[in-house]
Amino acid sequence: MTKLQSHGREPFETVDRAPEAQAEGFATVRQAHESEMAEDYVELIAELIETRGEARPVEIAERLGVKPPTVTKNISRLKAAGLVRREPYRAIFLTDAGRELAEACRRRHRIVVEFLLSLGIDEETAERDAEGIEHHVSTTTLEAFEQALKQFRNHE
Amino acid sequence: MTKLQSHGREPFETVDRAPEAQAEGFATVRQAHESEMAEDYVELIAELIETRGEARPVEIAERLGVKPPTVTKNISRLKAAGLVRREPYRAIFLTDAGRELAEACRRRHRIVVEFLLSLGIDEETAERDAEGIEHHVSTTTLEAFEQALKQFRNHE
DNA sequence: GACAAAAGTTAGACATGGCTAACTTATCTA
DNA sequence: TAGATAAGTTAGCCATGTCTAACTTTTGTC
Repeated sequence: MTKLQSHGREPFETVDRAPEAQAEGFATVRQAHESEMAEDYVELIAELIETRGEARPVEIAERLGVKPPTVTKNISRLKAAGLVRREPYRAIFLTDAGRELAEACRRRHRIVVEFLLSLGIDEETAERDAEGIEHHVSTTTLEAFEQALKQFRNHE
Repeated sequence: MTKLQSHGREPFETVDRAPEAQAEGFATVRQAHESEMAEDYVELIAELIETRGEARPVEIAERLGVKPPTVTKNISRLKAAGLVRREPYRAIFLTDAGRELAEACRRRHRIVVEFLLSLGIDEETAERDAEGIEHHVSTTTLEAFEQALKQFRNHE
């Protein structure tokens, strides 16, 4: 399980990556930021539909900690992106695409949270950090988290 | 090492957090986004000064994958924030505050990368994901990562 | 059913962090 | 040292995501 020393370099040594690789990394982060809003919203909408029966702007605003006009604007962006269905003044529904995205996000979110918990981190912190981390976890890393979780479960 | 079952709930169960707690979490993420630019820049500037002797906008632009005018604009923001010293058309220097921030960021970055590597993730992915993850890792989580790293090192 | 309260929208502002085009300054080299 | 090239800046544009103030629609209650 520990590849640490097998990379042929000391831990904590600064890696000198090719500038293009580094640039690509930052580009990836910027792209992630662009999809964060959509991901947070559909994830929350799915959660609200499940637990509350419907997703209402006022509730979304409260949960996200933003004001209602922000939600209105962002929901219409999601509508334009084909992720939600919606009539003015009515509740918000997910399209198939929205539901798929929501499912993927919720799965990823759960894995990140569980992984952090398995490190002994408290729930509040795990949830809070996961909110930020989840958008930057590649498939590779997510699989590694799942793998590590399995290990933890076996060894307890 | 595994607190997983001791939290008194099933793994992969959706947590129903208080709306305010959830909102606070999203607020934390938004705040992190605001400091990301500064952190990425000072981190990179420190790296360039160390490896290249000086930090030049053209190099920063190349490494971050942005255009030179973007760098100019952001550097003046950093200057306004007291993180860098700088004369027009000259190289960029860190202030004491900038150096401190850079050090903290680089340390955090290294820990995140090492931690991901210790999970068996390849270097390219580890670096790339760390770039995004590092800004959302609380002190608590960072400590947990360090702790886990120590464990891995002992057990290999 | 009318009216008050709650929910939602619209309009317009602002900061952030990208960009291109055009200009200025610095550096290199013949 | 002059001229070309590279580096850096300025101006002005755009999208994102937030806000407040004011308005409209819906809901709930008497």
